Amino acid sequence: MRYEKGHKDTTRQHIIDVAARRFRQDGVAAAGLAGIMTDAGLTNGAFYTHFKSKDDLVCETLMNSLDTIRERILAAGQGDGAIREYLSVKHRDRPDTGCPTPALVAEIARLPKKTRTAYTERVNGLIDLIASRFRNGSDEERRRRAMALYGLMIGTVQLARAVNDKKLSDQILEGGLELALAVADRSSSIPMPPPED
Amino acid sequence: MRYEKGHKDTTRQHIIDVAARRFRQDGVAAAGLAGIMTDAGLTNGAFYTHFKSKDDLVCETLMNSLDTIRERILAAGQGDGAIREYLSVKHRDRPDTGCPTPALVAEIARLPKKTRTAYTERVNGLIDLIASRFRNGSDEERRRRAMALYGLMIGTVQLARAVNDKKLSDQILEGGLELALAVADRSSSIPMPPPED
DNA sequence: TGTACATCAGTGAACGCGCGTTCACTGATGTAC
DNA sequence: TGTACATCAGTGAACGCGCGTTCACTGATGTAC
Repeated sequence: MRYEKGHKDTTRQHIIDVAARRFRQDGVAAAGLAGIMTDAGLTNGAFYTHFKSKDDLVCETLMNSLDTIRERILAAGQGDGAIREYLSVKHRDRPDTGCPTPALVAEIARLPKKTRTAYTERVNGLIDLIASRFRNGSDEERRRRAMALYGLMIGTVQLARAVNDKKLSDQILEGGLELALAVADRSSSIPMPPPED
Repeated sequence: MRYEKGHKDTTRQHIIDVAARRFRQDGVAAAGLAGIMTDAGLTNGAFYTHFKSKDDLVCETLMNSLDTIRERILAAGQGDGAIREYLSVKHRDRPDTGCPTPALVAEIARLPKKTRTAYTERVNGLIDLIASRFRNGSDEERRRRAMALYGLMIGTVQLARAVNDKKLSDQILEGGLELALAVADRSSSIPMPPPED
């Protein structure tokens, strides 16, 4: 073959990497295949050698990004490092390399069933991972806290990104971080109104 | 004139109402003007009698929706009614009539400066309104808590909408609601790690 | 009272453009004999 | 060793389509005289 072994896989992964950046930066609907392929250093037509459709690419790309986020949370270890990273100025200012959820969650809700199912599975995994970091409470209670924490983090990042005022944006990150750390703090008891376990 | 007085204003508001629903349902990028005008019972061309451009409509529409949300929070009164409404199954299942932030916040971050500035102003107002409902803490601390609460609520609603599993979606709403109520509870002291009040 | 003209919200066809997708083709390499 | 053919990642022009936007026109009413 005129390309070394594994070349096609490399190219495919390269397209996914480029697309992952563009989708998070511009949104799935606004990011065109032509632009992605040009960025990847290829022409239009080569796209369909690697993917069945744009929806197919979106799905692959999402899974890839979510796996990266999972790895980063794992790499951050047991402390509050992952939370501080998630609610950092850096993450706010680089949606293209960050968690796909704040950038794309509203669009994901409108995507085909297959993609939503795959997304749901990964998010469920993330929730489990976050829950496993909590020390207090039953499994169920910790999972509920993990959902609230993830919701808080994605909403905070989005709000900080949408707002046009640097000072306000920084304050939003700080406010979200304060609460997130309180939720995550294993030694403190977060007051949860229906105290069930 | 061949139309009664105020007819044009009525039509304009009707287009805004229809557009507000479509934008929240399908996203700004995916909702076309032709569809909106057809829904409004008019033809393509009439659009530019009322608005300068799609961006102009988006801005007007956003402001209109945010004003409605503010009124609903005011109408819900001092208790936790507004929070329960925001994190309800009803709000999750009807993005088209709900708060525009969960539906559009990622797109808002990519909109023209004028729109983002107007959005920022309204969100700032919402934060002040939420903060004014808290009893404990300094103005600044209450505003930070209000930002965290709004971030939590929008993130929770989005996650509940994106996920493809009804049971998980309900649990996400419950988890978010628990934490939101804890944050809002005026009598409890939410542990905020740097306790500056 | 009757006629000519101005007004203007709305019509509907058309504009150029970029979208996702298709497809005949290229050309460097590997394989067969 | 040399020639004929197969492979296949990538090329680049073209497809129909819906987008946001423009514009000459309509027609019901109000105004002028």
